Amino acid sequence: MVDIKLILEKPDYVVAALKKKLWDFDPEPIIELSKRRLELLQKVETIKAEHNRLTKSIPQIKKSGGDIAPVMAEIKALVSKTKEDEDELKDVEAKIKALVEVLPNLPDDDLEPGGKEDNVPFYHFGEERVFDFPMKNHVELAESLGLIDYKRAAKISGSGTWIYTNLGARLEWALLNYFIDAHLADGYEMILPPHILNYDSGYTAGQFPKFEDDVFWLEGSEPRKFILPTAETALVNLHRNEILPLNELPRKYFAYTPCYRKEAGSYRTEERGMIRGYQFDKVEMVQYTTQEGSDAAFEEMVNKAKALVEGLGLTYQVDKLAAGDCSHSMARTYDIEVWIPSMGIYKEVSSVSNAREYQARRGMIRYRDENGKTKYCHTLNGSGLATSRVFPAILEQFQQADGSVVVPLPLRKYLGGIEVLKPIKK
RNA sequence: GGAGGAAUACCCAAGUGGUCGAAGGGGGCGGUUUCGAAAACCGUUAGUGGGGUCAUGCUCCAGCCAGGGUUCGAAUCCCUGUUCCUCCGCCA
Repeated sequence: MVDIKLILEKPDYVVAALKKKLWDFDPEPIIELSKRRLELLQKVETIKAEHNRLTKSIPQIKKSGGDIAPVMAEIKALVSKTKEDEDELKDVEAKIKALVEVLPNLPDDDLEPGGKEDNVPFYHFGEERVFDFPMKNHVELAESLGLIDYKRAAKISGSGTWIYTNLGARLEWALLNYFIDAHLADGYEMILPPHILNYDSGYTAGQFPKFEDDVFWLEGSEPRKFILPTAETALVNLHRNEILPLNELPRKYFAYTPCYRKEAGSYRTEERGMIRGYQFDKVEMVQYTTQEGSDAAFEEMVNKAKALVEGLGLTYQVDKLAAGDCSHSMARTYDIEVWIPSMGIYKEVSSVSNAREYQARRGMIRYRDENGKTKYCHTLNGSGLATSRVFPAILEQFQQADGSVVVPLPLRKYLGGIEVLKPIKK
């Protein structure tokens, strides 16, 4: 949630910041409504104070055998005077909330304005491998190696899904364990959250009300519940409506969950296989920090994500996203993108973001600073990592002329020492 | 899924319509005592959101799970929801 005080005090700044995010924002209605709100609030509160005073005098009047009728008449007059204002106040407050809660987070000042095309790659690792044999794409490889079964997935579920089979399942599990062990080594706390969440969780994460249509809602649950699109939604709600002691910050969590999204499908025909599906596996990192601590935490998380990809020996790059390509709730995002040879492009395997106060404001996630003052936490999240692009990248980048694939070193111990995945005979 | 019960401040807990910003206890903090500590005793300790004001002060509004309602007045009564507990049923 954007700070309403900032909107009122520096509307031009907010307009300019949102413009960088390609968001056309007119602060006038909010400013007008806020003025009205204050007027009404003061009026209503003055009358309420008077009302309280009169009400408190009634027991004494009764005790001393006096007549309460005059006081009652006075109260009646007050109540009829304030009723309309009270209703309008509620209405105005609801309107303000509706206008503010849909605003995206303000981007950090140093971000480039614009959208996807304005992203700036600033770090590169590895070579874009040139093949001296006919290269296969990951769908072909996964099938010839017996790692993935798309046909049966379509049978038991539908399109946009896949089944990890045999060594494919084990390779997936190896990746997840490789990620998990790395986070544990770095002192992050492991969480396995419920996958079914309530509305407030989506609201705090900043996904609602804007993206209510992008998640899967459960039928027959009242109040309604949805299936998480990322573990971030669960992790960032762990401390909703809490005030954390200063000495417990930063808090570092990670969780493995599948992510369920309606966006699947092809948006591009080349996004075959497991590049984009309704369900994919991801290990997600989330940190809660002080306001001063979030920049360092951000660097730490970017470095962690880089280290994971680098440890696998994959060719990748890091992009600093332009303001407009950052997620709705985020002030800043770096994407780690892995080279997919068959597509000739880099695809996101991790997105590390700093939400600053945006989510904390929505979910009242606070801490007490050294002076005992409550402040909003900063929340950060980052994938570490999503497997659904890493898996194809491994197959494609590490394929050999005979159709086999070399298993990255750090995964072998999770695969019983298997070094090479070989094509299976039909 | 059905039937009951519960939710009060850091914790436990009293309070069933009227000065209740909520008894009492524990804990915390400060002090007396002590060389120091324990014990005892004394004192103190409501956080939060939002207004007003030159005011780290004073003051007003809201606030006893959440949201509505009844009433001049609600922690107390009514409705809805949430969570927890007990019992029954069902079950991977």
